Amino acid sequence: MKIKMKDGSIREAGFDEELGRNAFRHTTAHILAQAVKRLYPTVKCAIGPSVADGFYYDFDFDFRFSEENFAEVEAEMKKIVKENFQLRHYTQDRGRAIQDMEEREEPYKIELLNELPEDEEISFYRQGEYLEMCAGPHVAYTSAVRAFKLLSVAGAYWRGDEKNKMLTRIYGTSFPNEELLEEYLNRLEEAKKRDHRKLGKELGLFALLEEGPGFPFFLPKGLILKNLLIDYWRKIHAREGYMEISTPVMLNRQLWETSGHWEHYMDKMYTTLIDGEDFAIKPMSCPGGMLVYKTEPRSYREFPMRISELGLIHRNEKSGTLHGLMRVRCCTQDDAHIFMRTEQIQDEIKGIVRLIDEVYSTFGFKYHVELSTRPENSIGSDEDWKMATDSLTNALEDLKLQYIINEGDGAFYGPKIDFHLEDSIGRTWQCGTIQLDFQLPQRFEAEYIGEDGNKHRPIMIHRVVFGSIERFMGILIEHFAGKFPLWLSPVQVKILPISDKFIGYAKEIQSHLQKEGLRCEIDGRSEKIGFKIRTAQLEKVPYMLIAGEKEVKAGSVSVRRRDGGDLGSMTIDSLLEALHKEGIRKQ
RNA sequence: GCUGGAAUAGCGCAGUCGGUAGCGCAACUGAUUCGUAAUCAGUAGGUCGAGGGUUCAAGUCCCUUUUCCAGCUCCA
Repeated sequence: MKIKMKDGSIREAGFDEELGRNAFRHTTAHILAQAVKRLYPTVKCAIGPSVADGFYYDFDFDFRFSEENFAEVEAEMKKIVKENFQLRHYTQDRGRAIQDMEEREEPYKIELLNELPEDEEISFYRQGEYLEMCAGPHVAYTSAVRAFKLLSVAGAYWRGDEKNKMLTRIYGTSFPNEELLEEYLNRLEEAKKRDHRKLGKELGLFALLEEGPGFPFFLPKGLILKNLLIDYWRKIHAREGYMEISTPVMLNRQLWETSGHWEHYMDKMYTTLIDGEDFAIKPMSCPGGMLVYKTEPRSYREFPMRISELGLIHRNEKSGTLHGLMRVRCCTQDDAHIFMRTEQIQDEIKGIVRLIDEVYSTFGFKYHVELSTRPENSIGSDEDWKMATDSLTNALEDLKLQYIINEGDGAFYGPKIDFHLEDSIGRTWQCGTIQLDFQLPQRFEAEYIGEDGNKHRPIMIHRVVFGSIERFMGILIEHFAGKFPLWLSPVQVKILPISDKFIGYAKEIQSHLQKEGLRCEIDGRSEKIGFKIRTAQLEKVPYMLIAGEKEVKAGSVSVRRRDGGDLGSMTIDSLLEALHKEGIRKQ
């Protein structure tokens, strides 16, 4: 495809290249805007870029635009593609550009223009009667866009600010041909089947009930999974020299005033009264950890002192943001607070990054890293923030880790390194985070005795690996599509007797396997073997053992794998050997 | 919180113009005792998310509200 760049030059790029694909989708967004303008001339256009899997365009409609309008808009878009307009690029000075936009009554474009420097040459693309102030690039002709589809309509604040007017955003996608579009839509359908909310219900892992919005119920099988993650977590943290504590869920107002949460986090805290005194349910575990640190005088010899806590936290998240296990109002954070001297910061951060990488690799997760800097609503001095931010940056540079900077997204007490994981449809969720905190030790007047015999202030790191166990489980469920590896499966083996006559034999096998520590169920219904297999497959149990007359005589079982089918018959001992080899628990 | 959509049996869904709430699966009972993804028959299951209104009559129309879904904003 020929791509028309902002400087007027022309480059060649395929749809498989980012440049080509983005230009292609961006041009589709313009075609959408042109169609919308033709059908509803009073509409105001805001902006319309390409995004990861398609494009969107934000409009200000003076009526209620809904998905019912898609058909007529798509029909008009088809016409525009067929009319095969050339996309013509040109520039003009800002005054002239504003004049043009005033003529076309486009207030959003004028607002954007007014913020550009007065002498700026403004880039425009024109296709037929439609012109758009735009930095491009675009494909050369509208006829290139052979396959497209409008997908959804949603509200979006003008310029992403909730104080501004909410516009109507139309999402869509486009491809060079119908086959690729079909393929994409099928992939979306497939991804929806992995949705952890759907699988959580189907597999009996957890429940979200109206009685507790954002407060998940863990069902027996989901709790097995959660506890297995916790067991694994305890094991690796013991290895890394962490000491686990547990602090109260509720603490008094004075503590939260000291920590700064009462002032900076109030809108998310649940509070109550005890004997007339304000208490808050913890939205974070750090103040509790701080109090534990202060229960004894500390020495530099104990540093770095790693104190971990599986903290049950509650936050009043806005109703519209709740999302299955990914975004809840109550979750368990695998928190840890590490106290150290300044010169220990780099090594400590590197150690945590390695630990997080180890854990994510264990599950086969891909992740990306972000460095979040000082937000508006922050506490602490400029020097402290600079030192904290530099420490994180240096550690990342040292590790040669790729990261993007997320300006102003830090915690109110310090900057952070965030680890983001992807869900089944490509949305990313922050899980691990490492936060450097100079503020809390000051506010709590934490101290240690140094080599020189004097009192000093420790540096504190907050860090989580899973993030919250709930969110991590959500990612985990979608990543494996419910087909967990053997060691994580709530039911590892299901024994399927051919008929009622063999239930006794099935029970013998079950108790044998249970002694080996396997989680094992029997399907004792009076059903045919095919139906029992079907049920076990739908439950995504990794191993099915078929027990009938043949097996009783030979003292064996017939083994069937979730993904591999019939493996033939074998003795219990050789089965156990194979299962141990695969790993029935995380060692 | 905001914009738009949705809510009917445990789950997945149908329900036309406002006129006696239905299907499939699951559950339960009985029969069947079977060899690698669905055996047959029967039974039971509902304040149609909640509250109010219009109407002779509301699952259906109107208002309020709760929860969920998509996105925005926010965030582990």
